[in-house]
Amino acid sequence: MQGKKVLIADDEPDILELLAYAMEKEGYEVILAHDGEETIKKALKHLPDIILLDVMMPKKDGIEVCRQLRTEKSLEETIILILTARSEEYSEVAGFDAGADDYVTKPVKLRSLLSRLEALQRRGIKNNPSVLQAGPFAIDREKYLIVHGLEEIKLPRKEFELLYLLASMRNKVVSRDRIFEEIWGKDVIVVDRTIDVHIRRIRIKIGEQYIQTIKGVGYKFVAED
Amino acid sequence: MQGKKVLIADDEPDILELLAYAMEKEGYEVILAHDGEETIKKALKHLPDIILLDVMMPKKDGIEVCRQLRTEKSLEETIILILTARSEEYSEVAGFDAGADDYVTKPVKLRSLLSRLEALQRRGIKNNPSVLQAGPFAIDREKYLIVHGLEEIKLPRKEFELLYLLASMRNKVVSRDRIFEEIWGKDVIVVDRTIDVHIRRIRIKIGEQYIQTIKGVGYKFVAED
DNA sequence: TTCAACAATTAACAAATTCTTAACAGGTTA
DNA sequence: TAACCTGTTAAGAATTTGTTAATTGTTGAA
Repeated sequence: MQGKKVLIADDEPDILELLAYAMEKEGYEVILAHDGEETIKKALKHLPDIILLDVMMPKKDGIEVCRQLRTEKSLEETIILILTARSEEYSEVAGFDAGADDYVTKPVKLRSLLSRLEALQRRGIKNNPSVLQAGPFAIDREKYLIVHGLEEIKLPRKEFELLYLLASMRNKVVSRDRIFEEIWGKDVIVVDRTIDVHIRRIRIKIGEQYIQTIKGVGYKFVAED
Repeated sequence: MQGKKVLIADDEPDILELLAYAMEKEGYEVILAHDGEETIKKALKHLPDIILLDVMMPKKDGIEVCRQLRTEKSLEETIILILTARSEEYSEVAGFDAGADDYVTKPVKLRSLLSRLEALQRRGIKNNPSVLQAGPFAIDREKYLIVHGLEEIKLPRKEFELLYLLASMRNKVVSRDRIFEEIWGKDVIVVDRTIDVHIRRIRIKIGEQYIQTIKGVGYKFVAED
């Protein structure tokens, strides 16, 4: 991995230093900021891949900074992760509304932070909106629900993920190989028919017309709009 | 920060003076009121940014005043913070229904009051109550108490925190990993079943229908509104 | 058009996983 | 000491996931 850029913003020098040290050791190129305004300025200048943002900061708090950064086209791909004191409200999660990709409670446990980051990078965030609009369905990862008009459809995990995968590629064929890889992973071995069976179950629950079979290739989620 | 206006309402002159002094020092422009009716009159006249409201007041008690003020369009943006004696019944405080944004117990710790205020202002009122309203419950962080209608349910710490976590993310799935991290922290090792058992205990106390299991993923607190 | 040959559908079943629940025990607090 | 909180364990429910096999559908070559 070549050095990705991370911008760390916190007003407490101790924490800043600690994080900087840790991230550098992980091979990141580190940029620092001490308050809200500096954060925004430096973010626009350096276009970092990741921004760690303390909620409590002078000049402009983390939530506000986050909201503002999210309007920037040039930072579309940037992962924004919010740091929040444990004592503060969980509802501080309001940060999500501001466009944060995740948040971590302080005191920061480095292992946790790093693994969270890795997870975010691995799946390339932006293709992973928590609510996916697909045809008449809203597929909500956070609620683990498919919403169809007024009806809420519950799917078990594997089915949910399969549908999510297909819907996220709407109108494109997803090959059986690809499905195996995404849903089961490289290591797990399951019989071919397993996919068909899951498709079946999904069709029963959401209706037959949305998932189309492409013989010899895979499946396709079809939807207008 | 330019001087915001704060209206302080209390019938005890000592407290009034103390608060007035403290708030002035913080740079607020202070307006005083000694009873319920005066409070309403002055609130409408000065349109303060913040109102500190004692529960016990002559003429009209704090709750009632609060309720009335909340119907005023011109005070929509105003933060209303209720002061209540620690000894008082919680159910009186339940005047959250009356539209208060937070409350503080007397004797007032100034630091706590100020930081509470700051937090409220920072994020536009609606979100840092020490009481979280979730469906039919008011979850009181200060007292580790769940209020459900007229009933007060006392939960032990771990159960309380777990419920609070779920409720603060209402309608969203909280993964088991996340729960471990938030409630126990990454270092503590507890067996998997521990979460289930705590969920069980909470369900027994608040009713079965509020916490939903998402198999293989986590738990979800469900509530309308 | 018909017929292999292959692919997907489907129901029924079996296995595996994941939760529920009660009971218990150590630790702490009042 | 009693009462309570917290975590553990283990049996068993419930649900999800995977397999199988009979059946149906599709395709293209004869």
